[in-house]
Amino acid sequence: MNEQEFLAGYDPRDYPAVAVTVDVVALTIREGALHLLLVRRGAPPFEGHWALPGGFVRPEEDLAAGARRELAEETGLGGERLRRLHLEQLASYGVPDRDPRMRVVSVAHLAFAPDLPDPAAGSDADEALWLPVSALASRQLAFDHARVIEDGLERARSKLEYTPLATRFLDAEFTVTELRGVYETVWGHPLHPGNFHRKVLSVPGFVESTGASTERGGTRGGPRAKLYRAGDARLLHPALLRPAREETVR
Amino acid sequence: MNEQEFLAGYDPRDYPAVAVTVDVVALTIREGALHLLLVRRGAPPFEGHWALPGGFVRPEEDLAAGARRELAEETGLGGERLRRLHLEQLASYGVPDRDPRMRVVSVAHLAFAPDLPDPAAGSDADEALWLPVSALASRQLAFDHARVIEDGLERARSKLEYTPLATRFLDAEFTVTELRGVYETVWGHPLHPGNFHRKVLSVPGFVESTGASTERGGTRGGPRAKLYRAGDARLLHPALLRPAREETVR
DNA sequence: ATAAGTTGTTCTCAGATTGAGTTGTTCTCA
DNA sequence: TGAGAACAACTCAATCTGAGAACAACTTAT
Repeated sequence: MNEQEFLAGYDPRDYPAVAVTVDVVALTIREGALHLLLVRRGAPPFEGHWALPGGFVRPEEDLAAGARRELAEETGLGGERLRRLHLEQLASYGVPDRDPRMRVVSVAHLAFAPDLPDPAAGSDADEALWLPVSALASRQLAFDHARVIEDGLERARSKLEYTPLATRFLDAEFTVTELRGVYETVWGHPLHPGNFHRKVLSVPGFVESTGASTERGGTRGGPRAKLYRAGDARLLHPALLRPAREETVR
Repeated sequence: MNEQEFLAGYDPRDYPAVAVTVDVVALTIREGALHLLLVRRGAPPFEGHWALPGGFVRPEEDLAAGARRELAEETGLGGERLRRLHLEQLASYGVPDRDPRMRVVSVAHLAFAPDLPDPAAGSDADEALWLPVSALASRQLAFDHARVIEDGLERARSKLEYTPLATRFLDAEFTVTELRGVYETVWGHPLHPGNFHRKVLSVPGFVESTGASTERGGTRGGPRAKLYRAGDARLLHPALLRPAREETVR
């Protein structure tokens, strides 16, 4: 039997039925707090519970494309803003009974976006909203999405260390203080302004000057800040390591 | 319709047929060189080509369990050695036409093992072998496995920086020089022995002394080396960063 | 037995990086 | 107009890193 003959006699239905979904942990920063996109499920299972945006991957689409499509559908996002959004694969979740319907393997993705408009509810969702991650504990989430979100947040925190992706939470032009704000809200603690400034400018390719400054000083005073845009580095060398927390102590 | 009614009337066959496989990038160090486990495919598609060990995930098994099972089947590995092996999820690959038979999403895993015996061919494989990664370029690999391996190698290199997983390439007791050997072969360049020694012993929880020493000196002379075992840290703080390569230069 | 060479471990020291704080100036708000 | 805020630059000590030297403990070869 050669390869052509084999494929001709092949029946996909002989294989165990598994469904593949894509889910998205979409993060943004609003009013100085880290927010997460959630949708309320409009159909069983977990009807009425909050869940990550996502759904079944379509036969002809790539995993990343499916994640981007689901995000677009459930946020009403499109065009330039959708294109600028950072999307990466996070991990896959496939515990056999994680979905009561059938065996479902979910390929979770992680997205970073600048402050986006309030979401428009899509076909599968009654509602959608940006929820501060600090308010997550009080929500009952569908499936194993609490775990997925935890993994996504930890991935986000660590990505800020060695990649320039913090800039993806900001508009094309930003100040060093705004960039520091991203680190502070994602990491959850304040950083030394002077040292952060020195470090950011010293890492090759992290940011590049636009030559311009902000139109006005800060809301509570202070000089106009210089504007920067993201540089061309894809990895930060040396990295911006977060200060060691208690874990280090032995 | 409540949730029970919904599930009763649910037919998994309504969803698009997707198959999920698990593949394993299994790495070990033999004779000072990084080796990778490959199997020769005994059936179409890609019959006769070399591929990563792997196969369809079974209906009742977790993804990681499937990866461990496939590895066991195709190496004849079992018991203590299989249990000590480090296994983590790498990434999922789901480009629509990556498998000519049907839509297949592969959840790739990454394994680190101490020098293992030569593999025993399993049911799906004519042959299996540990191939030096330096010899990969000359092989024609099945599916997108070349890409998966690339991703696995990069993940392995970076994991050595901030986790103590280098110890998983060694037996329970090892010398600092052996540990340095792991870093040198995975990273592909020599490290300063004195500085490496200082660094390893200064990172809390990386290694702990057994109090014992090797029975003999090195094969070409030198004193007996002290023996260590893996400590209880799961993350290295501060990390052992690999020296910046050319990428840093801008 | 001795010599020659190798290697594990510790030390030294200069240069770079970091953490913490200070200064000067520019801006907003009351 | 004055008080407070904050961007940006600087200082300085403590720590970390890279490079090399020292030295004792071991090997193999003679």
